[in-house]
Amino acid sequence: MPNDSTARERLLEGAEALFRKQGYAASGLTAILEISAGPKGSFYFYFPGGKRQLAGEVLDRYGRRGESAIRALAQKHSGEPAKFVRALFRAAAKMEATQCTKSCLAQNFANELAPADMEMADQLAAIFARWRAAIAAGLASEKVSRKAAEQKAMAILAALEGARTLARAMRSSAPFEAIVEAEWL
Amino acid sequence: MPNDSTARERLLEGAEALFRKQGYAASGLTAILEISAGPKGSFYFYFPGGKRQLAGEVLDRYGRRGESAIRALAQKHSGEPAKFVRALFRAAAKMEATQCTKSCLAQNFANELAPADMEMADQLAAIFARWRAAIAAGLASEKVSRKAAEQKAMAILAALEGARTLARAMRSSAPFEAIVEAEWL
Amino acid sequence: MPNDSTARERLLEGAEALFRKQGYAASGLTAILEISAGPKGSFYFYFPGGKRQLAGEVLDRYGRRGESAIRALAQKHSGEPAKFVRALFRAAAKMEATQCTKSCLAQNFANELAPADMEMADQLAAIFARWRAAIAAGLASEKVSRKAAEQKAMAILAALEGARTLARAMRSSAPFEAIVEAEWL
Amino acid sequence: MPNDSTARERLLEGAEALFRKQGYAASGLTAILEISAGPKGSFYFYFPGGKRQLAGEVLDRYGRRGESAIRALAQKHSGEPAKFVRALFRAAAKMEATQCTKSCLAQNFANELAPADMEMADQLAAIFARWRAAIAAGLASEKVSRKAAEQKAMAILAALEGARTLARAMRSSAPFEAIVEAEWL
DNA sequence: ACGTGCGGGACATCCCGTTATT
DNA sequence: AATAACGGGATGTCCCGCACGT
Repeated sequence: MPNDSTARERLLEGAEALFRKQGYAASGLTAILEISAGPKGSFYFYFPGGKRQLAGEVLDRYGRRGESAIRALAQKHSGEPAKFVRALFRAAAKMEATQCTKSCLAQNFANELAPADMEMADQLAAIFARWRAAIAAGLASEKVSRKAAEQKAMAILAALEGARTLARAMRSSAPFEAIVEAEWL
Repeated sequence: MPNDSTARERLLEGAEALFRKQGYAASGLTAILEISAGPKGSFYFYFPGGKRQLAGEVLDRYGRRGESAIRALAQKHSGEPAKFVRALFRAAAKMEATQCTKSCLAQNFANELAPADMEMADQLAAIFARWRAAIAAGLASEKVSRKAAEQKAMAILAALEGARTLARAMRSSAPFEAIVEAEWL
Repeated sequence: MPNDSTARERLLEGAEALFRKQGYAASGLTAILEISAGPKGSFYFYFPGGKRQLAGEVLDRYGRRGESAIRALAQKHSGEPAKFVRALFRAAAKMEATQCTKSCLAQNFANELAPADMEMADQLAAIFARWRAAIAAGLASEKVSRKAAEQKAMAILAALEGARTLARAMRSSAPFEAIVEAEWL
Repeated sequence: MPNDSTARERLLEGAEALFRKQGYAASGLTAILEISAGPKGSFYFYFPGGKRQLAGEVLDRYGRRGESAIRALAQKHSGEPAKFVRALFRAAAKMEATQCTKSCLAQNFANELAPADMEMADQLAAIFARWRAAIAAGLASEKVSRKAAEQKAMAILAALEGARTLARAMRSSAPFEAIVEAEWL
């Protein structure tokens, strides 16, 4: 089970790339295997649950990666919430959105699968909750109550996700610049 | 006359419902025809461009409907930007996000089609630009410059779109409540 | 019944062009209507028997046109069989084969429809018989018996049809030049 | 090993039978799979290029088979061109044309696909060239120059192809008998 | 004679998941 | 752990034929 064989790894990476570019339904298994140079025959050895399981694991990694990235930023700008928020938005802007091949995986899955696939919905809710908590941690100070921080974190997360969508559609980083300028604290 | 035929209309409505529930790729043409009670044989009479054209027209209607809804709210709360913004968020919360069968069509298409389909990307950019402009119009007053209003409008739009995603994933209207409380002006 | 309305005429011409370019099955009714600028609604007024009837009438015209072309050549070179044969081949070479959009309609139909569609097979047999007779008429002289002329005519017709196929595949008029040089009499 | 699998072989044979009976466009993939008892799911495993690739391979085999058949006849009647030509025509008459389910595959493809599909046209041209060369080889002797042999070979090939068409339409072997009697040397 | 619209089936393609074999 | 092969269903597209109304 702690199987980190390269093939499996490549599959996860290839799948993430495709899911973020075109969504879940449009990313055929064959295409995933192809761009991963994945061993076709043993796909169901690694992922007996098929495409759906693969998606779940990809999302899990994605969620964790996101959370730790946020926490790293929070630590770096500890005690300076304003700087932290700016850094957060800038990071998102730089990383992904403008180059339109990468959208937010969680957003894609929320739109495509959430209502029909309860398990997926739960997983997504958990991920967003963790992200929000991580952001709230970066916002903490004596001035704001915990509850207020959580609420602000939620708003910030919403703005971030929305900016990603807008940036992808407009092929511009203007949305990120706009939310950087807003007053969040 | 040809464009107002009931069958065509039903097709557009059924397609919108499905696209918003499951996205573009996962919504098969057969399913669309079924829920629309659409005449199968004449689908390509109404939409010679196939599914892609259908999506384009659905999006067009959706974009226009959204814009006029925003403008209506702006007019109703003319001169009271704060109230306008609150009304905007409340409307979005009530309308769509919580009942998880409806996500934002523009968001779906941005994630699924934008990078591969330039024309779609342009259409989406235009729609988001119009929405932003409509919001900016509701924000206008002597106190804020036009440019500032446009930037704020972009941030508000981003928060709104993001809140929709979060609400869908979390099956809760908490995201909307969070952005209502944020300071936007 | 003596309906020579332009629309009907255009339909026949457009259908012939398409049938000769791509064959029967590959030429959709929609395509035929399009290139004929044909009135879509009244197609089944002109041709109640549908595509199959259209094909029959197109073939009929084609057969008659071919026969009279042969007879005209025979008359022009009356008493000079060798010249007649050469003229026959040259005419075929010039008319159709090299420009690869036109193959012999009778050949197409023979290959696509003949065994399955008895009526079509009969029609084709009749046309080829008339062509052969027309060629035989051009070959007639005191030197050759009627029977011998008919046999030679058949061979000439075969060579002509075959040369058309070869010319189309090779995109060259070499096949016609080859049969011109052969000794036919 | 993969290319000799029985299923693949059966597919090729079934496809040839149908293509020769009804042509390319009229032969649906489902029909091909059915008469081949072909494994439906793995069709695109064997032929990733789809129906078009299948047609290409069928034609390739057909072309090669024809060539070696001609060469065998040439060898058998070596030094006796007249006998060779007669044998050639008799073989064609016996083999295929009369039983109207089989027309010449190359002819079918030349008529249906050649103008739209350049690659196919090239393949067809190559096959006819090889057949002509094989016939020319059977015609070789001290009496005729190489060039003359090639030209005669082309005329013979044309006659042969044409006779096939006529025989199919007339449901008779008369066309073959006619070209046997003609003077070819 | 003609435009518009419908009915339902067939098309080639490609899908995801499972075998048996190694 | 991977290959080759299979099963059968779903995809979007387009087909031909036939209604209506004018």
